[in-house]
Amino acid sequence: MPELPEVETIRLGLSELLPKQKVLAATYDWPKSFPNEPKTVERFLVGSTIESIDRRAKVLIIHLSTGYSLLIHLKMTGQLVYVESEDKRFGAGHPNDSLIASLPNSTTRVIFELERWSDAKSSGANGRAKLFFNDLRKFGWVKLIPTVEIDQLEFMKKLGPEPLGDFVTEQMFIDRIRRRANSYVKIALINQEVIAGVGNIYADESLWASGIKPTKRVKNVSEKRLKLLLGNVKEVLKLGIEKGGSTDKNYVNSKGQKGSYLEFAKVFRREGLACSACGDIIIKIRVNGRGTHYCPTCQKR
DNA sequence: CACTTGACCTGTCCGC
DNA sequence: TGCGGACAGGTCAAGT
Repeated sequence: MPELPEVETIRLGLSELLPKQKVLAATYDWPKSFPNEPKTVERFLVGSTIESIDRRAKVLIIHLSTGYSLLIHLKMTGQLVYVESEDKRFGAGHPNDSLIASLPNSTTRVIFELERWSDAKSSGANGRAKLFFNDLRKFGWVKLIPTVEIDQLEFMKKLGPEPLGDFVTEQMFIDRIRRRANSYVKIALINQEVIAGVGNIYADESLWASGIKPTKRVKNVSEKRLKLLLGNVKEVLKLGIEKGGSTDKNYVNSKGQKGSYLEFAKVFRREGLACSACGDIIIKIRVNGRGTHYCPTCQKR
């Protein structure tokens, strides 16, 4: 799925598009994708105005004028694609840089119909847009929740600090990861309670940059190297955002475009290829069921 | 508690 | 070309 850089890329895109737009309707045919009661949707989503877009870990948060917010988790194959209704790029054809052939399509789970702010002000007739939540594997979800209750959600309370936030310290990271003393360091790193937003791609990349073998137990990784790891997690995530995220198969941004981070990846999906640092061959193994890529020469500790 | 595995879904790819 | 199995970026619940 979309990890932190992919979700952040979508957040940045939607922040340019959605604020001040009015939600006219929401339609969905896979209840698990949007489990709220229709009554709640009618009362607190339909007719509301979008105020701002936040992100916590891999969750997008769309704040509404009604005091409710939409929480969206894309899990493995979720997409959030915005289209203005008269946009001729969509429908019959599509731009070369888009992965989306048509909208809606067989993976579309929720459609949000919007009234655009600028047009609504002047003419009011044609200012429409749609936001499509697509999710091939149906693991993702959208939930409508009172804004004040977001921080009280159990999974939110348990999340580790934002790696790119101002307040994360080396000591916070070390304390949290040390609680997973007997875990493989790779598994601890993708645990959202340790640090929020790191997933399989950026974990493998951060571990390569730090010279740490993914199957090392946390208790056997030195404090010095854990500090180095936190620094590399930040660098890797920043580059991920700069490159618009990683598109392996599915991921697109809010305009349906791919991200280019994988062109810069050192180990992820590079098994059988030479390591750019030492020339040894990168290998792929399974660690607790997760595909894991690393360089056996650079990552011994 | 900490840790691992299987389940949630659908599509694709690979070997026979 | 068909068929079965493994695999895919993420979490949960349930098991040890």
